[in-house]
Amino acid sequence: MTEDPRPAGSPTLEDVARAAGVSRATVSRVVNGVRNVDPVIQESVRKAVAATGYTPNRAARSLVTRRTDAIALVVSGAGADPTAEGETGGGHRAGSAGAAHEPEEPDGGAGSSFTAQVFADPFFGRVVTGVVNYLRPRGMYPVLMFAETSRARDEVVAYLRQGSADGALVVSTHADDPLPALITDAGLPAVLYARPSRPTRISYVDLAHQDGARLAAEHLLARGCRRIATITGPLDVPAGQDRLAGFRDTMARAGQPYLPLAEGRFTQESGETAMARLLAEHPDLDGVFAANDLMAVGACHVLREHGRRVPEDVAVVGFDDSSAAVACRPPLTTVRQPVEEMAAEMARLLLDRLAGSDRAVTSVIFEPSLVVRGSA
Amino acid sequence: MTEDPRPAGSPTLEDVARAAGVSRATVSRVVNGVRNVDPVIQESVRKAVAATGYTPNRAARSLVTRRTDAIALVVSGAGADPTAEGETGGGHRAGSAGAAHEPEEPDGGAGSSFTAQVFADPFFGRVVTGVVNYLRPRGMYPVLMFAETSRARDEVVAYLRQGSADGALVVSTHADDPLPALITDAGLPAVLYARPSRPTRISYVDLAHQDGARLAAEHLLARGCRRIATITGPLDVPAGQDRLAGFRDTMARAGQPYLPLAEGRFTQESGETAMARLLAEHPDLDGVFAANDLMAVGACHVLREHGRRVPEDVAVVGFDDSSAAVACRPPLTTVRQPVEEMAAEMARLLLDRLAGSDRAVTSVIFEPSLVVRGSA
DNA sequence: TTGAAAGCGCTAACAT
DNA sequence: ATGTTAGCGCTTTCAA
Repeated sequence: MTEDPRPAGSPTLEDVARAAGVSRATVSRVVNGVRNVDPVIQESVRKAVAATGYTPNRAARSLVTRRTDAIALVVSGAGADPTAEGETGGGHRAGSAGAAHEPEEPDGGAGSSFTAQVFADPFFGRVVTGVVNYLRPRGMYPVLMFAETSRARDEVVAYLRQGSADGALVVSTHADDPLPALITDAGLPAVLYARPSRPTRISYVDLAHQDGARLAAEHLLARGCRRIATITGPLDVPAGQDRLAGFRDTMARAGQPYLPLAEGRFTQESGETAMARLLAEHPDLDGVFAANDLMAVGACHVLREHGRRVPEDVAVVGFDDSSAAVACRPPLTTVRQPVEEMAAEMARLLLDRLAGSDRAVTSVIFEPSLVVRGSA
Repeated sequence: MTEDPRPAGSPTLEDVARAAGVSRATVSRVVNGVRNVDPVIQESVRKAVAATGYTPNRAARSLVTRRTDAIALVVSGAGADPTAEGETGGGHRAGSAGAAHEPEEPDGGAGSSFTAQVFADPFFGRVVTGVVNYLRPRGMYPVLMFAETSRARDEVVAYLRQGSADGALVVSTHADDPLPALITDAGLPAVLYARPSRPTRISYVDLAHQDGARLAAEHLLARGCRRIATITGPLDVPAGQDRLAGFRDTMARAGQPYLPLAEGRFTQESGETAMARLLAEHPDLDGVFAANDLMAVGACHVLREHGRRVPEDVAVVGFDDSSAAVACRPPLTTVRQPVEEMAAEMARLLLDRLAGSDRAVTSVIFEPSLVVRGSA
């Protein structure tokens, strides 16, 4: 009985060290790629690692390094439907028939309207894609969280404070979302998708929405449309406001100061309702700009039901260039928002910040582009 | 200089203990809700916790409990497009023009076709929703991972072995996915969405696909359709096979042994292609069963383009009851797959297993139901 | 270049 | 019912 032959759980540094005949410290150095280790020893350690099937224990490592290599991806306020907000007073809600919303949901099920709605918009899938694509090569993975109630927000902050993740990527399309402030007040690193409505000392990526709307307006105008209307996004959201402002501005400059509009909520259904109203009030319109693709799709449906051909009778331009744009018949001419690239940049900003190389607050604004397809 | 006045980082158990005038152990008990603590002391500890702003450190806790309270949600093989598979030989790939796929992608961007495709199908959003809804009330959050290459699979296994997550929820729609076996071989807890194609000692949830297809067939038949065709899913995937088998079987029993079919890949585009072919070969068909909603939507588009009215000339039934079904014009009659409920059940099975109460391999099969809307 | 040793913050025996 | 103590597995000074 010289030494215990079989370690209990999975192999530890200690086991590898013993197998390689070196100290724990040396194994640690090799595993972490620290220089100043004799190549010969390096090799034997590597062999021992392979032989023992060693995997570093994350908790132990985190405990000392104070890093988890995990980051939280928080969806805070639905892009598709900002009505899923609980108690936190604040933003005016543009008239909309949001489903009743109770924070406490029974298990599983189609329960929470918020989480369900979130992925109904192709937008979030694209954000996830961009984030994952950036993180994955770096051995990191996002923890998915939702923060639509104040309770959920507290949980997100607690989660970060516990050191369960090193920082947060926050997609917050709701106007008066208190989460960004909560996070920064707690001194936690975070980066936002979209400019915060209240100025906050926090980095973010965003799109030049106004430029995008201008592109749409110019295209419709160049096409010869003269009776143009717009379906706006929710006007309590910066993206909704900016897209309208940019569109209206360009139209005004082009000599059409009066712009019929109907407010939507970035959902297909709201686009249908808005289009129906617009059509009832302005049966002669020949062009529509919808502030996102989902609403544009809804508009196309309604137009066809009312006997209008797209684009012959009415030209339709969307916004986002989401999967809905190509799925539509005719495929949508739309303003491209490079969501995946923006999401990746958001991740990059956070990682830079975590690496300490960049403590400054930065914002990166992306330029939209027009994608011409069949609808206009 | 009686005692150091200001602890360095965030407060620890020690700090709280000092503030409350008790030992670390007692604070730990209060924090973890262990009974046998004097209510009076409990109260003073709680006060001290609040006063210090204490948050338990997850890494330290994990190190001793050997649990992380994190679970991995792994997407392994795209439901929408199983072609995004790298090197792992095995499954026959039904003829399809998959994009070239290189595991190593440049940063961010629309890069990885796999991750991008995954969320193009509303299915995955529903899985996430169901999982999150179950986990959240339990203070847990899913870590999102993709495993479409053997390298990515190894990373998933390594991640779990490191103890970064307590177990995995695997959504694997690709036929010969080696991941389930890799995970169980490593002795790691996991639960699958959909039966593994190779029998594996692993719990899973699934749908009675054949019953669903039967529902679709019966509805079409009852409607009076007599020249019925089907757009199948990829036939190297159990769900694709089973839906076809169930449909064909019911049709045969009803006296229609010959069933025109075209294989799709669960994407809208493949549904369009399939429908066009079916229509060319059988211009007189009056009913179509598509093995998922996305393909049904594509079929509707093509039918309309060919001058067929839905449902008057051709009735269309989809499968899944995804958001695409209600977004479609006319809205799709479809077979409902309760994805959210199934995903929640999957999470429940995993948590039960982790709690040790249930070490047995279980499978839970859900029953589909018919949702009648406008298309059939 | 390598090893020894301290300690990250917590939980869980064990002792009281 | 509460306190004492021993680690969990790792990184990282500090010495050698």
